[in-house]
Amino acid sequence: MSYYQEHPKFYVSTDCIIFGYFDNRLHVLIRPRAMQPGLGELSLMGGFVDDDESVDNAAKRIVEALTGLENFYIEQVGAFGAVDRDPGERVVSICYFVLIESDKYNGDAQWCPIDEIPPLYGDHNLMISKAHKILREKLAWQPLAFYLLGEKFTLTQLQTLYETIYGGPLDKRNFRKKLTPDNHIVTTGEIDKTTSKRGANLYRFDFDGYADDNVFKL
Amino acid sequence: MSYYQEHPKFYVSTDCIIFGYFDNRLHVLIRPRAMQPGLGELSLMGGFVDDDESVDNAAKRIVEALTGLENFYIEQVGAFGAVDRDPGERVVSICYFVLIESDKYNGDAQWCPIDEIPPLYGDHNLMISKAHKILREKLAWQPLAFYLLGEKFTLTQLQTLYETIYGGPLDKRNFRKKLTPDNHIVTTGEIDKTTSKRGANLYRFDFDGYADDNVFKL
DNA sequence: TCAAAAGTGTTTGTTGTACACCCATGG
DNA sequence: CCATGGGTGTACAACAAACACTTTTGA
Repeated sequence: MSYYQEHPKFYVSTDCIIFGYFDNRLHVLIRPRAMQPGLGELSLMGGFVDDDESVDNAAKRIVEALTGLENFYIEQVGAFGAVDRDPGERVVSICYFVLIESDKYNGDAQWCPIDEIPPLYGDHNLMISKAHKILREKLAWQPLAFYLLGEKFTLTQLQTLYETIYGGPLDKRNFRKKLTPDNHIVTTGEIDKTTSKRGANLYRFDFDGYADDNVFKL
Repeated sequence: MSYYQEHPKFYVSTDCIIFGYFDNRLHVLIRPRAMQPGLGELSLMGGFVDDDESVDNAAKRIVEALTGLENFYIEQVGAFGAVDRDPGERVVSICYFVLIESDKYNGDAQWCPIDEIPPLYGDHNLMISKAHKILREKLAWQPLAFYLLGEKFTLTQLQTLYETIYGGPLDKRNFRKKLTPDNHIVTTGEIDKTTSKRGANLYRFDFDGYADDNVFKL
Protein backbone atom coordinates (compact mmCIF):
# COMPACT_ATOMS: atom_id res chain seq x y z
CA MET A 1 0.00 0.00 0.00
CA SER A 2 1.43 3.34 -0.87
CA TYR A 3 -1.42 5.61 -1.85
CA TYR A 4 -0.41 8.48 0.35
CA GLN A 5 3.35 8.16 0.39
CA GLU A 6 4.10 11.74 -0.43
CA HIS A 7 2.67 12.79 2.93
CA PRO A 8 4.38 12.76 6.32
CA LYS A 9 3.51 10.37 9.09
CA PHE A 10 3.24 11.10 12.79
CA TYR A 11 3.36 9.34 16.08
CA VAL A 12 -0.13 9.25 17.54
CA SER A 13 -0.61 8.94 21.26
CA THR A 14 -3.49 9.10 23.65
CA ASP A 15 -3.38 10.98 26.91
CA CYS A 16 -5.97 10.32 29.55
CA ILE A 17 -7.22 12.62 32.24
CA ILE A 18 -8.38 10.16 34.83
CA PHE A 19 -10.64 11.85 37.35
CA GLY A 20 -11.36 10.54 40.79
CA TYR A 21 -13.25 12.03 43.72
CA PHE A 22 -12.45 11.66 47.40
CA ASP A 23 -11.90 13.80 50.49
CA ASN A 24 -14.42 16.22 49.01
CA ARG A 25 -12.05 17.04 46.20
CA LEU A 26 -11.70 16.24 42.56
CA HIS A 27 -8.38 14.62 41.69
CA VAL A 28 -6.47 13.61 38.58
CA LEU A 29 -4.02 10.75 38.22
CA ILE A 30 -0.51 11.83 37.29
CA ARG A 31 2.82 10.04 37.35
CA PRO A 32 6.44 10.56 36.45
CA ARG A 33 7.28 9.90 32.84
CA ALA A 34 9.00 6.59 32.26
CA MET A 35 10.81 7.54 29.06
CA GLN A 36 13.04 10.14 27.54
CA PRO A 37 12.73 12.98 26.94
CA GLY A 38 11.38 14.35 30.18
CA LEU A 39 12.11 11.20 32.15
CA GLY A 40 10.73 11.72 35.63
CA GLU A 41 8.66 14.79 34.77
CA LEU A 42 5.08 14.55 35.91
CA SER A 43 2.61 13.76 33.17
CA LEU A 44 -0.79 12.34 32.39
CA MET A 45 -1.38 8.67 31.85
CA GLY A 46 -0.80 8.02 28.18
CA GLY A 47 0.67 5.83 25.53
CA PHE A 48 1.12 5.35 21.82
CA VAL A 49 -1.47 4.03 19.42
CA ASP A 50 -0.67 0.70 17.80
CA ASP A 51 -1.21 -0.30 14.21
CA ASP A 52 -3.94 -2.79 14.88
CA GLU A 53 -6.22 -0.79 17.15
CA SER A 54 -8.46 2.22 16.81
CA VAL A 55 -7.46 5.36 18.64
CA ASP A 56 -10.43 4.94 20.97
CA ASN A 57 -9.42 1.39 21.75
CA ALA A 58 -5.87 2.46 22.40
CA ALA A 59 -7.15 4.83 25.04
CA LYS A 60 -9.26 2.10 26.62
CA ARG A 61 -6.37 -0.35 26.53
CA ILE A 62 -4.10 2.15 28.22
CA VAL A 63 -6.61 3.00 30.93
CA GLU A 64 -7.23 -0.67 31.60
CA ALA A 65 -3.55 -1.43 31.71
CA LEU A 66 -2.72 1.43 34.02
CA THR A 67 -5.65 1.13 36.41
CA GLY A 68 -6.61 -2.52 36.24
CA LEU A 69 -10.23 -1.40 35.97
CA GLU A 70 -12.71 -2.47 33.34
CA ASN A 71 -15.65 -0.24 34.05
CA PHE A 72 -15.10 3.41 33.59
CA TYR A 73 -16.50 6.33 31.69
CA ILE A 74 -14.41 7.46 28.77
CA GLU A 75 -15.02 10.19 26.26
CA GLN A 76 -12.84 11.96 23.76
CA VAL A 77 -11.78 15.49 24.58
CA GLY A 78 -10.08 16.25 21.29
CA ALA A 79 -6.88 16.17 19.35
CA PHE A 80 -3.85 18.17 20.39
CA GLY A 81 -1.62 18.77 17.43
CA ALA A 82 0.67 21.75 17.93
CA VAL A 83 4.03 21.27 16.27
CA ASP A 84 6.03 21.56 19.49
CA ARG A 85 3.56 20.18 21.94
CA ASP A 86 5.79 17.23 22.78
CA PRO A 87 9.34 18.19 23.69
CA GLY A 88 10.62 14.98 22.18
CA GLU A 89 9.33 14.60 18.68
CA ARG A 90 6.27 15.51 16.71
CA VAL A 91 3.41 13.60 18.25
CA VAL A 92 -0.28 14.17 17.71
CA SER A 93 -2.14 13.29 20.87
CA ILE A 94 -5.78 12.40 21.21
CA CYS A 95 -6.94 13.34 24.66
CA TYR A 96 -9.56 11.43 26.64
CA PHE A 97 -11.40 12.12 29.79
CA VAL A 98 -12.02 9.22 32.10
CA LEU A 99 -14.04 8.88 35.28
CA ILE A 100 -13.32 6.12 37.76
CA GLU A 101 -14.16 5.31 41.35
CA SER A 102 -11.04 6.37 43.16
CA ASP A 103 -11.48 3.60 45.75
CA LYS A 104 -11.03 0.95 43.12
CA TYR A 105 -7.68 2.27 42.03
CA ASN A 106 -4.52 1.08 43.66
CA GLY A 107 -1.67 1.68 41.30
CA ASP A 108 1.52 3.67 41.38
CA ALA A 109 0.28 6.94 40.02
CA GLN A 110 -0.67 9.71 42.40
CA TRP A 111 -3.95 11.48 42.85
CA CYS A 112 -3.41 15.20 42.51
CA PRO A 113 -6.16 17.65 43.49
CA ILE A 114 -7.42 19.42 40.40
CA ASP A 115 -6.61 22.84 41.79
CA GLU A 116 -3.06 21.95 42.75
CA ILE A 117 -1.77 20.49 39.51
CA PRO A 118 1.93 21.33 39.10
CA PRO A 119 3.43 22.12 35.71
CA LEU A 120 3.31 18.91 33.72
CA TYR A 121 5.11 17.56 30.70
CA GLY A 122 4.34 19.18 27.36
CA ASP A 123 0.81 20.52 26.97
CA HIS A 124 -0.74 18.28 29.58
CA ASN A 125 -1.90 21.16 31.76
CA LEU A 126 -3.86 22.48 28.83
CA MET A 127 -5.48 19.10 28.34
CA ILE A 128 -6.54 18.99 31.95
CA SER A 129 -8.16 22.37 31.86
CA LYS A 130 -10.12 21.44 28.76
CA ALA A 131 -11.26 18.18 30.31
CA HIS A 132 -12.14 19.90 33.56
CA LYS A 133 -14.28 22.39 31.69
CA ILE A 134 -16.15 19.58 29.94
CA LEU A 135 -16.77 17.85 33.25
CA ARG A 136 -18.22 20.99 34.81
CA GLU A 137 -20.42 21.64 31.81
CA LYS A 138 -21.72 18.11 31.42
CA LEU A 139 -22.33 17.34 35.07
CA ALA A 140 -25.82 18.82 35.00
CA TRP A 141 -26.87 17.08 31.78
CA GLN A 142 -25.23 13.72 31.92
CA PRO A 143 -25.14 11.15 34.70
CA LEU A 144 -21.39 11.45 35.21
CA ALA A 145 -21.32 11.80 38.97
CA PHE A 146 -22.15 8.13 39.44
CA TYR A 147 -18.92 7.02 37.81
CA LEU A 148 -17.02 8.95 40.45
CA LEU A 149 -19.03 7.81 43.44
CA GLY A 150 -19.29 4.23 44.57
CA GLU A 151 -22.34 2.22 43.59
CA LYS A 152 -24.25 3.43 46.65
CA PHE A 153 -24.20 6.93 47.99
CA THR A 154 -26.13 9.26 50.25
CA LEU A 155 -27.78 12.36 48.89
CA THR A 156 -25.45 14.49 50.95
CA GLN A 157 -22.46 12.82 49.30
CA LEU A 158 -23.98 13.41 45.88
CA GLN A 159 -24.68 17.04 46.66
CA THR A 160 -21.19 17.57 48.02
CA LEU A 161 -19.74 16.18 44.80
CA TYR A 162 -21.78 18.65 42.78
CA GLU A 163 -20.74 21.49 45.04
CA THR A 164 -17.12 20.49 44.72
CA ILE A 165 -17.13 20.33 40.95
CA TYR A 166 -19.22 23.46 40.51
CA GLY A 167 -17.16 25.25 43.10
CA GLY A 168 -20.01 26.69 45.13
CA PRO A 169 -22.69 25.77 47.67
CA LEU A 170 -26.05 24.39 46.65
CA ASP A 171 -29.32 24.56 48.53
CA LYS A 172 -30.11 21.22 50.13
CA ARG A 173 -33.86 21.36 49.67
CA ASN A 174 -33.68 22.57 46.11
CA PHE A 175 -31.12 19.95 45.27
CA ARG A 176 -33.28 17.15 46.59
CA LYS A 177 -36.35 18.50 44.84
CA LYS A 178 -34.66 17.65 41.55
CA LEU A 179 -34.67 13.95 42.27
CA THR A 180 -37.57 13.04 40.03
CA PRO A 181 -38.41 9.53 38.85
CA ASP A 182 -36.74 10.10 35.51
CA ASN A 183 -33.35 10.86 36.99
CA HIS A 184 -33.11 7.17 37.79
CA ILE A 185 -31.74 7.79 41.25
CA VAL A 186 -33.39 5.15 43.39
CA THR A 187 -33.20 4.13 47.01
CA THR A 188 -31.55 0.88 47.89
CA GLY A 189 -33.46 0.64 51.15
CA GLU A 190 -30.16 0.50 52.99
CA ILE A 191 -29.02 3.01 55.54
CA ASP A 192 -25.53 4.39 55.89
CA LYS A 193 -24.63 5.02 59.50
CA THR A 194 -21.01 5.92 58.91
CA THR A 195 -21.58 9.60 58.32
CA SER A 196 -24.16 10.39 60.95
CA LYS A 197 -25.79 9.06 64.03
CA ARG A 198 -29.22 9.13 62.58
CA GLY A 199 -28.14 7.39 59.37
CA ALA A 200 -28.82 8.41 55.78
CA ASN A 201 -30.60 6.57 53.01
CA LEU A 202 -28.36 5.02 50.41
CA TYR A 203 -29.25 5.58 46.80
CA ARG A 204 -27.89 4.20 43.55
CA PHE A 205 -28.12 5.27 39.96
CA ASP A 206 -30.14 2.90 37.85
CA PHE A 207 -27.85 2.59 34.84
CA ASP A 208 -30.04 -0.12 33.33
CA GLY A 209 -33.18 1.98 33.39
CA TYR A 210 -31.32 4.91 31.93
CA ALA A 211 -30.81 4.89 28.20
CA ASP A 212 -28.47 7.34 26.59
CA ASP A 213 -31.28 8.99 24.69
CA ASN A 214 -32.92 9.69 28.02
CA VAL A 215 -32.64 13.12 29.43
CA PHE A 216 -30.83 13.52 32.70
CA LYS A 217 -30.95 16.71 34.66
CA LEU A 218 -29.65 17.60 38.04
CA MET B 1 15.61 12.37 17.00
CA SER B 2 14.55 8.86 17.68
CA TYR B 3 12.98 8.78 21.11
CA TYR B 4 9.85 6.98 20.07
CA GLN B 5 11.10 4.82 17.25
CA GLU B 6 9.62 1.60 18.47
CA HIS B 7 6.14 3.00 17.87
CA PRO B 8 4.22 3.13 14.60
CA LYS B 9 3.51 6.32 12.72
CA PHE B 10 0.34 7.31 10.97
CA TYR B 11 -0.87 9.61 8.27
CA VAL B 12 -2.85 12.40 9.87
CA SER B 13 -5.46 14.25 7.85
CA THR B 14 -8.08 16.85 8.56
CA ASP B 15 -11.60 16.64 7.19
CA CYS B 16 -13.79 19.70 7.24
CA ILE B 17 -17.54 19.87 7.34
CA ILE B 18 -18.16 23.23 5.75
CA PHE B 19 -21.68 24.41 6.45
CA GLY B 20 -23.53 27.00 4.43
CA TYR B 21 -27.09 28.24 4.57
CA PHE B 22 -29.27 29.30 1.65
CA ASP B 23 -32.71 28.57 0.18
CA ASN B 24 -33.89 28.03 3.75
CA ARG B 25 -31.74 24.94 4.02
CA LEU B 26 -28.52 23.96 5.66
CA HIS B 27 -25.92 22.63 3.23
CA VAL B 28 -22.52 21.00 3.36
CA LEU B 29 -19.74 21.25 0.78
CA ILE B 30 -18.78 17.94 -0.79
CA ARG B 31 -16.74 17.07 -3.84
CA PRO B 32 -15.40 14.08 -5.73
CA ARG B 33 -12.15 12.72 -4.41
CA ALA B 34 -9.15 13.66 -6.47
CA MET B 35 -6.96 10.71 -5.51
CA GLN B 36 -6.88 6.97 -5.29
CA PRO B 37 -8.35 5.02 -3.69
CA GLY B 38 -11.93 6.09 -4.16
CA LEU B 39 -11.14 8.48 -7.01
CA GLY B 40 -14.36 10.25 -7.90
CA GLU B 41 -16.27 9.18 -4.80
CA LEU B 42 -17.94 12.02 -2.99
CA SER B 43 -16.17 13.17 0.12
CA LEU B 44 -15.66 16.02 2.53
CA MET B 45 -13.08 18.71 1.97
CA GLY B 46 -9.88 17.47 3.51
CA GLY B 47 -6.16 17.07 3.26
CA PHE B 48 -3.08 15.78 5.01
CA VAL B 49 -1.26 17.50 7.81
CA ASP B 50 2.27 18.67 7.02
CA ASP B 51 5.33 18.43 9.22
CA ASP B 52 5.67 22.11 9.88
CA GLU B 53 2.11 23.01 10.87
CA SER B 54 -0.19 22.26 13.75
CA VAL B 55 -3.22 20.14 13.07
CA ASP B 56 -5.46 23.15 13.65
CA ASN B 57 -3.47 25.19 11.19
CA ALA B 58 -3.61 22.42 8.64
CA ALA B 59 -7.39 22.58 8.82
CA LYS B 60 -7.37 26.35 8.41
CA ARG B 61 -4.93 26.14 5.51
CA ILE B 62 -7.11 23.60 3.77
CA VAL B 63 -10.29 25.59 4.25
CA GLU B 64 -8.60 28.73 2.99
CA ALA B 65 -7.15 26.94 -0.02
CA LEU B 66 -10.42 25.29 -0.96
CA THR B 67 -12.76 28.21 -0.40
CA GLY B 68 -10.59 31.24 -0.92
CA LEU B 69 -12.10 32.70 2.23
CA GLU B 70 -10.24 34.08 5.21
CA ASN B 71 -13.00 34.69 7.70
CA PHE B 72 -14.85 31.66 8.88
CA TYR B 73 -15.74 29.91 12.07
CA ILE B 74 -13.78 26.75 12.74
CA GLU B 75 -13.89 24.36 15.64
CA GLN B 76 -12.62 20.88 16.20
CA VAL B 77 -15.17 18.09 16.23
CA GLY B 78 -12.81 15.32 17.22
CA ALA B 79 -10.47 12.62 16.07
CA PHE B 80 -11.63 9.69 13.98
CA GLY B 81 -9.27 6.83 14.36
CA ALA B 82 -10.90 3.52 13.50
CA VAL B 83 -8.44 1.10 11.91
CA ASP B 84 -10.38 0.75 8.66
CA ARG B 85 -11.94 4.18 8.47
CA ASP B 86 -10.05 5.07 5.31
CA PRO B 87 -10.32 2.47 2.57
CA GLY B 88 -6.80 3.31 1.41
CA GLU B 89 -4.43 3.13 4.30
CA ARG B 90 -4.43 3.74 8.01
CA VAL B 91 -5.15 7.43 8.45
CA VAL B 92 -6.17 9.20 11.61
CA SER B 93 -8.38 12.13 10.75
CA ILE B 94 -9.08 15.18 12.84
CA CYS B 95 -12.47 16.50 11.93
CA TYR B 96 -13.43 20.19 11.93
CA PHE B 97 -16.65 22.01 11.61
CA VAL B 98 -16.63 25.21 9.64
CA LEU B 99 -19.25 27.88 9.08
CA ILE B 100 -19.07 30.17 6.07
CA GLU B 101 -21.37 32.55 4.25
CA SER B 102 -22.45 30.47 1.31
CA ASP B 103 -22.67 33.57 -0.92
CA LYS B 104 -18.98 34.16 -0.61
CA TYR B 105 -18.09 30.72 -1.89
CA ASN B 106 -17.61 30.12 -5.55
CA GLY B 107 -15.51 27.04 -5.98
CA ASP B 108 -15.94 23.68 -7.63
CA ALA B 109 -17.40 21.75 -4.72
CA GLN B 110 -21.14 21.31 -4.49
CA TRP B 111 -23.51 22.35 -1.77
CA CYS B 112 -25.49 19.37 -0.65
CA PRO B 113 -28.54 19.80 1.62
CA ILE B 114 -27.80 18.28 4.99
CA ASP B 115 -30.76 15.94 4.80
CA GLU B 116 -29.86 14.61 1.37
CA ILE B 117 -26.24 13.63 1.86
CA PRO B 118 -25.44 10.56 -0.25
CA PRO B 119 -23.10 7.86 1.00
CA LEU B 120 -19.65 9.41 1.14
CA TYR B 121 -16.12 8.10 1.20
CA GLY B 122 -14.97 6.28 4.32
CA ASP B 123 -16.54 7.49 7.54
CA HIS B 124 -17.43 10.94 6.29
CA ASN B 125 -21.16 10.50 6.84
CA LEU B 126 -20.43 9.80 10.48
CA MET B 127 -18.39 12.95 10.72
CA ILE B 128 -21.21 15.00 9.27
CA SER B 129 -23.76 13.70 11.72
CA LYS B 130 -21.51 14.45 14.63
CA ALA B 131 -20.85 17.98 13.37
CA HIS B 132 -24.53 18.52 12.66
CA LYS B 133 -25.38 17.52 16.21
CA ILE B 134 -22.86 20.01 17.59
CA LEU B 135 -24.30 22.77 15.44
CA ARG B 136 -27.83 22.11 16.67
CA GLU B 137 -26.71 22.00 20.27
CA LYS B 138 -24.54 25.10 20.18
CA LEU B 139 -26.83 27.33 18.18
CA ALA B 140 -28.70 28.52 21.25
CA TRP B 141 -25.56 29.23 23.31
CA GLN B 142 -23.06 30.52 20.83
CA PRO B 143 -23.40 33.20 18.18
CA LEU B 144 -22.91 30.79 15.30
CA ALA B 145 -25.81 31.86 13.12
CA PHE B 146 -24.03 35.05 12.11
CA TYR B 147 -21.25 33.18 10.38
CA LEU B 148 -23.84 31.57 8.13
CA LEU B 149 -25.83 34.71 7.37
CA GLY B 150 -24.41 37.72 5.60
CA GLU B 151 -23.29 40.68 7.64
CA LYS B 152 -26.79 42.15 7.61
CA PHE B 153 -29.98 40.22 8.04
CA THR B 154 -33.61 40.67 8.90
CA LEU B 155 -35.09 39.13 12.01
CA THR B 156 -37.28 36.93 9.87
CA GLN B 157 -34.19 35.55 8.14
CA LEU B 158 -32.53 34.91 11.48
CA GLN B 159 -35.60 33.17 12.81
CA THR B 160 -35.94 31.05 9.69
CA LEU B 161 -32.35 29.93 10.08
CA TYR B 162 -33.03 28.84 13.63
CA GLU B 163 -36.19 27.05 12.54
CA THR B 164 -34.29 25.29 9.78
CA ILE B 165 -31.50 24.07 11.99
CA TYR B 166 -33.77 23.12 14.88
CA GLY B 167 -36.20 21.48 12.50
CA GLY B 168 -39.36 23.06 13.85
CA PRO B 169 -41.35 26.32 13.90
CA LEU B 170 -40.67 29.04 16.43
CA ASP B 171 -43.03 31.67 17.73
CA LYS B 172 -42.28 35.02 16.13
CA ARG B 173 -43.11 37.16 19.15
CA ASN B 174 -41.27 34.97 21.60
CA PHE B 175 -38.28 34.80 19.30
CA ARG B 176 -38.06 38.57 19.06
CA LYS B 177 -38.51 38.98 22.77
CA LYS B 178 -35.15 37.31 23.24
CA LEU B 179 -33.28 40.10 21.50
CA THR B 180 -31.92 41.78 24.57
CA PRO B 181 -29.06 44.29 24.63
CA ASP B 182 -26.54 41.63 25.61
CA ASN B 183 -27.17 39.48 22.57
CA HIS B 184 -25.30 42.11 20.59
CA ILE B 185 -27.80 42.04 17.77
CA VAL B 186 -28.12 45.67 16.72
CA THR B 187 -30.04 47.52 14.05
CA THR B 188 -28.14 49.01 11.18
CA GLY B 189 -30.88 51.55 10.51
CA GLU B 190 -31.17 50.17 7.00
CA ILE B 191 -34.29 48.63 5.57
CA ASP B 192 -34.43 45.59 3.35
CA LYS B 193 -37.16 45.82 0.78
CA THR B 194 -36.32 42.69 -1.13
CA THR B 195 -38.36 40.33 0.96
CA SER B 196 -41.48 42.39 1.51
CA LYS B 197 -43.31 45.43 0.32
CA ARG B 198 -43.31 47.02 3.69
CA GLY B 199 -39.62 46.41 4.23
CA ALA B 200 -37.83 44.91 7.22
CA ASN B 201 -35.17 46.33 9.49
CA LEU B 202 -31.68 45.05 8.87
CA TYR B 203 -29.67 43.94 11.87
CA ARG B 204 -26.10 42.87 12.35
CA PHE B 205 -24.25 41.00 15.04
CA ASP B 206 -21.78 43.15 16.92
CA PHE B 207 -18.78 40.84 16.94
CA ASP B 208 -16.60 43.57 18.43
CA GLY B 209 -18.86 44.14 21.41
CA TYR B 210 -19.14 40.43 21.99
CA ALA B 211 -16.31 38.71 23.87
CA ASP B 212 -16.04 34.96 23.99
CA ASP B 213 -16.53 34.90 27.73
CA ASN B 214 -19.79 36.72 27.21
CA VAL B 215 -22.96 34.75 27.42
CA PHE B 216 -25.04 34.51 24.30
CA LYS B 217 -28.52 33.11 24.39
CA LEU B 218 -31.17 32.89 21.73
C1' DT C 1 -57.74 47.47 -2.70
C1' DC C 2 -55.61 43.57 -1.43
C1' DA C 3 -52.00 40.25 -0.78
C1' DA C 4 -47.82 39.52 1.76
C1' DA C 5 -44.59 40.01 5.12
C1' DA C 6 -43.39 43.07 9.35
C1' DG C 7 -44.15 44.25 13.72
C1' DT C 8 -46.07 44.25 18.50
C1' DG C 9 -48.20 42.55 24.53
C1' DT C 10 -50.57 39.98 27.64
C1' DT C 11 -51.79 35.89 30.08
C1' DT C 12 -50.69 31.50 31.97
C1' DG C 13 -47.90 27.83 33.39
C1' DT C 14 -43.45 26.13 34.64
C1' DT C 15 -39.19 26.35 36.68
C1' DG C 16 -35.74 28.21 39.82
C1' DT C 17 -34.57 30.38 44.15
C1' DA C 18 -34.61 31.77 48.82
C1' DC C 19 -35.34 30.42 53.26
C1' DA C 20 -35.75 27.60 58.78
C1' DC C 21 -37.15 24.11 61.47
C1' DC C 22 -37.85 19.26 63.37
C1' DC C 23 -35.98 14.36 63.46
C1' DA C 24 -33.31 10.41 64.90
C1' DT C 25 -29.46 8.66 67.08
C1' DG C 26 -24.92 7.58 69.43
C1' DG C 27 -22.07 9.08 72.62
C1' DC D 1 -29.49 15.33 76.92
C1' DC D 2 -27.23 17.24 73.42
C1' DA D 3 -24.42 17.61 69.30
C1' DT D 4 -24.50 16.08 64.62
C1' DG D 5 -25.95 15.41 60.22
C1' DG D 6 -30.68 13.96 57.85
C1' DG D 7 -34.74 15.23 56.15
C1' DT D 8 -38.77 18.24 54.69
C1' DG D 9 -42.47 22.68 52.31
C1' DT D 10 -43.87 27.20 50.94
C1' DA D 11 -43.80 31.77 48.91
C1' DC D 12 -41.98 34.68 45.33
C1' DA D 13 -39.51 35.76 41.09
C1' DA D 14 -37.92 34.73 36.63
C1' DC D 15 -38.54 32.60 32.49
C1' DA D 16 -40.95 30.00 28.75
C1' DA D 17 -45.05 29.24 25.98
C1' DA D 18 -49.36 30.18 23.86
C1' DC D 19 -51.87 33.24 21.30
C1' DA D 20 -54.13 37.40 17.07
C1' DC D 21 -54.33 41.54 15.26
C1' DT D 22 -52.57 46.00 12.99
C1' DT D 23 -49.18 48.18 9.77
C1' DT D 24 -47.07 49.23 5.41
C1' DT D 25 -46.73 49.29 0.65
C1' DG D 26 -46.05 47.54 -4.27
C1' DA D 27 -48.54 45.56 -7.67
